[in-house]
Amino acid sequence: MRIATWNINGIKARLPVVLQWLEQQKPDIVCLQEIKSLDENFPREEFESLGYNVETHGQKSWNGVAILSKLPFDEVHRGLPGDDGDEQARLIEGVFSTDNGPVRVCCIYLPNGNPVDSEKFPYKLGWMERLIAFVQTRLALEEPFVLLGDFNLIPTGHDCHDPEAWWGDALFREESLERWRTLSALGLTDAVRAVTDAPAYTYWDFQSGAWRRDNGIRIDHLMLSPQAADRLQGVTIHRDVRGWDKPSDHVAVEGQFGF
DNA sequence: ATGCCGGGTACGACCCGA
Repeated sequence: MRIATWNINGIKARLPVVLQWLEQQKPDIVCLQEIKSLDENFPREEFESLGYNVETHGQKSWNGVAILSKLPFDEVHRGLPGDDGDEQARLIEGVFSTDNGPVRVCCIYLPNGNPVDSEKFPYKLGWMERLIAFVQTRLALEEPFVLLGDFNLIPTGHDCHDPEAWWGDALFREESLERWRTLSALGLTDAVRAVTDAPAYTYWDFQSGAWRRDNGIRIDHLMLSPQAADRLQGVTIHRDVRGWDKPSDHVAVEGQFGF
């Protein structure tokens, strides 16, 4: 089974590119972030016609997440628990049945957190703490669990072209990294780093020729429970799509699994 | 550091992203 994550930066603007990629790659499950669409405005029929079941957790103008799956959804959960006042749509989870048992897939759009002297940074840190508590409940199920999406987090200096330029940013500073390490230490495996030590950028800014200069960062991640990590067969970063017409600033990251 | 690009809303700028 092939499971991918992709921050598409707006479904309305990105629909042709997403459809072209799906027709070319035919992944089994795709987690989308930044759909920037209300549920009722999401073009679900376009994906259903390609054989995908569609579940969204949308929001007007910003954020919004979705899961496309060739397998039917056994369960769907929307929103990150722990703050009833949080109205930002940043998490959707599906459970699927395979020949090898259930697989739980959780799609997240972790807050950016910049600027760090605004309320956005404590919101990011609080969101990460709620995510840690949520993941603990999922790991207790002891089943294949894939937590994937745009984490807005650069794990190490090796995960960006210019670490000096990024240090201190909400994506690459101690408070964020401390929570990332806590999350990892719960027992999650970083799928990309399980298969390669090479730079593996997933985002290039639209500005300043970042793509042309390969001035990228690795912030889109697949984090695996032990039961999912045991089944990991490979990872593909779909870099070439960044060079297509009207691309997102992120590219898809895909894991191949033996379930 | 800021806002060079690009998408959102909505139709004129301004908010947001990473």
